Amino acid sequence: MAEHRLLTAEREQKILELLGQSRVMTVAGLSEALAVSEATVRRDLQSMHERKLLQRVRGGAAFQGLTRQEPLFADKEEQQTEAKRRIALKALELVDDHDVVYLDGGSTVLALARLLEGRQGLTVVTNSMMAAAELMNSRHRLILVGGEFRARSRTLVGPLTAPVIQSLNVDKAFMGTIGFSIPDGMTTTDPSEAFTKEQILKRATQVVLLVDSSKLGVPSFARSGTIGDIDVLVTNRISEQMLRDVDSLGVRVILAGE
Amino acid sequence: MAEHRLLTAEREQKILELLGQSRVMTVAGLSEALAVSEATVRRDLQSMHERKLLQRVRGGAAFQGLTRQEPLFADKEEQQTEAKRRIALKALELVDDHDVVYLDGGSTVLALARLLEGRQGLTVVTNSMMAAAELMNSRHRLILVGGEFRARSRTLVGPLTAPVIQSLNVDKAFMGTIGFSIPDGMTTTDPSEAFTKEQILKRATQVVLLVDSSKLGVPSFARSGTIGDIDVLVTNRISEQMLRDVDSLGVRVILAGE
DNA sequence: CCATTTTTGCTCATTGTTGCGCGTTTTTGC
DNA sequence: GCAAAAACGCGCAACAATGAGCAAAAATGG
Repeated sequence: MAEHRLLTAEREQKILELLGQSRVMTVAGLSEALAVSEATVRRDLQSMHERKLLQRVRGGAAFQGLTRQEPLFADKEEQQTEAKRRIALKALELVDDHDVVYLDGGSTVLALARLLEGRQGLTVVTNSMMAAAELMNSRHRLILVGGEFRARSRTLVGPLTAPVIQSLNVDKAFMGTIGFSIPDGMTTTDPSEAFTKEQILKRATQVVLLVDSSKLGVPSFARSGTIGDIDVLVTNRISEQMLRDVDSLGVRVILAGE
Repeated sequence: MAEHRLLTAEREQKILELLGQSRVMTVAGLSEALAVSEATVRRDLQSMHERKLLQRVRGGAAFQGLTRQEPLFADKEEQQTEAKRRIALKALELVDDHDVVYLDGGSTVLALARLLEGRQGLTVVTNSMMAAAELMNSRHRLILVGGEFRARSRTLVGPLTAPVIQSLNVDKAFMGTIGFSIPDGMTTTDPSEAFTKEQILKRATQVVLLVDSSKLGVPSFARSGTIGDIDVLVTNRISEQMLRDVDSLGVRVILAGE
């Protein structure tokens, strides 16, 4: 690894990482850790705060989750939150201002929803109640697909979702999944859920799949789309073998790092 | 890791932590634990008390009881809550187990949603995000109409709601409204909202309008249904004149009392 | 290679924070 | 009740953090 000065994006990544560990960092501490002046750190923090990636406090910065409470649906089973967050951050780079995006269910996609404050004028279509709750107070245009509420995933699923989805076109669809493997593609536990996912795959110009490494290679019950439906795969870790396989199928892979 | 002076946010976090353990802390104790002057502790406690994070008591601070979590779908301050609750209770009597009901937006209907735990095996269709949030944890079947999210009323409205509503039949529709008067019928502020209301009126076997007396006789902007669409009117108070008028139009009136 | 733009680090005026002194208010002990 | 003690709040000075402006350095694009 060449000893090069860190790029802005790298610095930001590092800041989030440090914050994830310590919950809070001083400007002085970051300045030292990143080997840049405090002025630069302040500019970074300012910019990242505006994009809601962290909380600015006098003297330093605090992790988003520290003061902000996530009560209603506190997923205690939340594992790999840091990995999910990094995946979401990479996915955020794919979103441009004024895009029409679709957000699927799942905690990784939800992490992305929380970051969308960093963009402007989006139209967000979703079947995820949690993502909707997150975006209710944003300035983005929010559209929910109708349908039956599935408690387990807190999403709207089933045949009733079809008419709304079919009357819309979205630029980018950010999908989650329960399992992902080469032979089966995307799989999930519930056929109604799978049905809705397939609907949206047909209506999206670009399909981005967000999965942490624990889902890779693990098939589930109901097929919800083939690998051919996917344009971009964002994950935190992937085996050489799988990387070659999906690459040969024309899927662009983005690594979010460990 | 560099020893740094505690940031304000860190101090506050620590204070809450200590309070969680000991239920109560003295200013002197906090001053020592945090290594800051008592003056600073007092300022911190003052600030946190104003934000309802703890209870200020002379000499120190006490743990703030349950009020901690502010729900994701925060309720705005409600007026006439008692009247609304009584109206909702009367409306609940119209609901039988295993009914298919529609819940409209508005706080009175929301009050009814909260009471639906008292029934079994309902299928609840709604365009209200607040009602949906309320029923997410219930055992009832929950169906949301799709559509565009309108922040003001926290409901889903507009043309996208039509296909879902049109493919359903409901036994009883519980509607709210902004204004109600004899010449204009039901009126509301937003045409998209009115559109969705009209859709559901066509698909409901029985239409129940829930209004507190402050809405009676007060017309608003967009017509969302005529008096002829209504089967039952539940309110807390009504003038003799209006009672005669709606009665002559075949509307059954239920009084919830003052 | 040079011109242009962007990023960075420095200085400095401004603003926010902290601790202390002191007068006032509340509580405590009798 | 009443006086002493404790707690409090206010103003002030010292200090820390900040943002703006500017020049140097680095990246970018002919």
